[in-house]
Amino acid sequence: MDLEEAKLQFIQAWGKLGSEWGINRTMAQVHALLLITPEPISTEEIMEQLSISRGNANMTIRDLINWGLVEKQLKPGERKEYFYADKNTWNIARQVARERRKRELEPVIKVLNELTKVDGDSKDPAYKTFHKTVKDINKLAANVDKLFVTVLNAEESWFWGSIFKIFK
Amino acid sequence: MDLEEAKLQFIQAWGKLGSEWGINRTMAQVHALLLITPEPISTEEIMEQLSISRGNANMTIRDLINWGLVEKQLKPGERKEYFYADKNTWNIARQVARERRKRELEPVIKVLNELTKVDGDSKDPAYKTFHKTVKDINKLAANVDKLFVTVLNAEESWFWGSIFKIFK
DNA sequence: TTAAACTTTCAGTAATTATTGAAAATATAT
DNA sequence: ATATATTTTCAATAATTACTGAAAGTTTAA
Repeated sequence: MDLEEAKLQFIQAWGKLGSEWGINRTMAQVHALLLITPEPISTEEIMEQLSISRGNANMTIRDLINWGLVEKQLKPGERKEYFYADKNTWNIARQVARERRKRELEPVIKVLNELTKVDGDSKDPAYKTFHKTVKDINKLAANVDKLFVTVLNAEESWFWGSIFKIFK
Repeated sequence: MDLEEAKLQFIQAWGKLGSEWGINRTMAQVHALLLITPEPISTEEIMEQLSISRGNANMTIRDLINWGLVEKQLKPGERKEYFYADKNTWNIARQVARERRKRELEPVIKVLNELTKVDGDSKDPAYKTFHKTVKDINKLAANVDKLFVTVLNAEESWFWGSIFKIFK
């Protein structure tokens, strides 16, 4: 396999994984492209390489910037904007964890907290089951949330080192 | 808020979270309904409670069974099938981890392993960046995979206990 | 067997989500 | 000011994904 084919496969694989985990496929693909591109590139180049429209490229790049995964670079004397992705995988993981926690996990935990408080007849199996399930899921979600926070604040080698010291 | 409203909210919240993380919304909702229902219920009841068609209910239930989250129960002397969800949240987490690992993580790790082997000119920045990125992501993915396996084999209290002993 | 009770399938349709492309907006240079 | 380069927006459209409902299939009982 040559480099060009390998690049395409990487972009495809990353896009597929993204879409399976609720991230827009194009967004994952643009990110993948930037990850394997040494220098900042322009919207034009992204459009060409992935065969997507200007509108799509523009919106996707904005999203990636909002996710903190890509940054804009301006070349002196040039009007055009160039884009560059942080290539440190631990930063990427952290950034994704941070955003998904904020956007998706926190809201659901908030709802679960409210639902935990709902009162009812403790003799009623329907109430008992509801209450226990919500409480248990809430607890699990809170633990996952804590784990996310830990990831956010940890250094990569320290994190995995500590994890696999116990779970060998 | 009364119990009925709380149930609806729970089903909604769980469905939303599911869809944000790449799980069919209806599947997450049926699962949520079964999670808060003390006794096994029939397809009819699921159809009614969630206002979905028989076909949708049937396919969704099969999926949940394939994911190992729901089991079929037969009542003696009755022809109808009833469905029941395991309510142990740790089992649920484990089961989801097991399936997603198998369906989504393993395939991508396989591709990444192949791409790591692609050879090229070590003077070429395009190749260097590609190779390093793929290698790094591969390593991260392998660690996430290992973490999944650990979850799969661990007891809940032991797992969280060990985690938060280090990451206090 | 036949019929009744129930489950499964899947072509057609609906709903959702993603993308295009051209017009509007913005920024810079002359 | 005007022209030019570039980015942004968003209504229209396309692509994808999910759902329905009725027909076909299966199982059990009489």
